[in-house]
Amino acid sequence: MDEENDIYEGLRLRVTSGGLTPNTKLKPAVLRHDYNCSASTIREALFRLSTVGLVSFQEQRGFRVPIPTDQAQHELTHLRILLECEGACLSIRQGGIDWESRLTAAHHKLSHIEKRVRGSADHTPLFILWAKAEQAFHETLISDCGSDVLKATHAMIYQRFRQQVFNSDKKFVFVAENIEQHQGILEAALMRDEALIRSRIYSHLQRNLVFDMPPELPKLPY
Amino acid sequence: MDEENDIYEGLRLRVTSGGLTPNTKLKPAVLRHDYNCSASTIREALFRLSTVGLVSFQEQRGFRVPIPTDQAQHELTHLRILLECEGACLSIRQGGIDWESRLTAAHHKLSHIEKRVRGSADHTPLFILWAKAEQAFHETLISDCGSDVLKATHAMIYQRFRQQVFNSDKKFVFVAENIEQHQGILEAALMRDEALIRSRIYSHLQRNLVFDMPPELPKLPY
DNA sequence: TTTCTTGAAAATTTCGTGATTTTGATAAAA
DNA sequence: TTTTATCAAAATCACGAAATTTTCAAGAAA
Repeated sequence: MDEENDIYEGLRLRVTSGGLTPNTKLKPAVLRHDYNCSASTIREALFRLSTVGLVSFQEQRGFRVPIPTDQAQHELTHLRILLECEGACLSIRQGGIDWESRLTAAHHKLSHIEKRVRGSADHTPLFILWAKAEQAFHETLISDCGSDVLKATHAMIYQRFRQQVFNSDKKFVFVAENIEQHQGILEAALMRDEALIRSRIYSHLQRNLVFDMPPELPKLPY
Repeated sequence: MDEENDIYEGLRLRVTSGGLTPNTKLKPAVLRHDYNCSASTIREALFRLSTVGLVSFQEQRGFRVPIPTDQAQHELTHLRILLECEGACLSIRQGGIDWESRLTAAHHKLSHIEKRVRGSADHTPLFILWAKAEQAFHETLISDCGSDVLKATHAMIYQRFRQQVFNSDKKFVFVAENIEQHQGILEAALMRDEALIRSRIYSHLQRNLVFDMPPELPKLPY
């Protein structure tokens, strides 16, 4: 199982950002050769991925790369906004100087990569680097919320979100606005302004919402 | 695999409301006899349960019933409030007469059982019935939110929440206040009052929050 | 007594196989 | 041409067993 996890991670990478055509069949008997293990081991890893929603599964019909849909994109974006706003606000309340420091560092890395991406014509070679840095930034943002459950749930949704956008036709993986938006989120965090950070996280992700969204939602002590 | 799912469900019931002592080892080689199948099949089901957090898993050390902690209870409650408020408000906006009807029906069932529970000394025999009805009510509450991802995530958190409370020492599985609280939530739903339903969902679950919670959170367009 | 080794028993993980089911091409019928 | 039937090839699932790792009790050393 030591390397079982490597297999899981390897497969996760392939189905989220491996450039596989949606609906591609994932056959344990074929994939086993890439990872030098038995079909059962592959099957188990694919099973775990299916429980998290990263591969689709039908009994007696095997595993497939999920098909991106507008509906799924909308739902994943919606939930990401909900969880990320909550986690960010809690981090603003509970996070200390250490949180500010880590967030600034994560943003610095991300910012550096994004400026390089903006310059180059083909984004592809930098994509994996960018994806890691962007994930790190958003995870750091909620890292001091004090809830492992919230963080784990967010991570799960974030992965599916990333898979959805990457595999969808219109590859909006990186747009120039990201640079100033990430900057704006960082600033709101350092200002400890909860309302502002909510609004900026929403603006940042809004373009992935395919349907109309409630203009104003939460209100009271929950 | 047809009955693979029955095995999964059976095991899920046992670890969530089967009265198993926390930290109990779950050995495939032993459990196989209860379900008349091979150890591998049990293992697979336990694996799936571990990915949703219903059993804990350590490589080379097998599976165990998770240990309830105050921290976990707090986090699960917090997330349940967040998801359930969101789902309920969206349902209020998007749900029609059909939603009202289903919710009223679910509440009627639940209410009936809760009144019987209040009368009897020992809650145990009615527990499974109550648990199913309570879950049905809360799931109906968010059923017309329009997001399968939100509903699936909520279902996951709800299961873990129920397991946590049931397996914890202080078995607050059912308290008398539930009756009027469920009633209050139903009323708020029929009144289509989002702020009110948020506040009532919060009050309903508040007693499971072991630490202080931010008195006022969300504000803006997210 | 406490700490550290030893090694046999138990548990976990991986694997190949046979039974069962689905798939897809070809032919027959409408 | 379109639909339905047939059936071999391919894929999936459950299983038992071999290989690896952990557990833990008993003895040795500090």
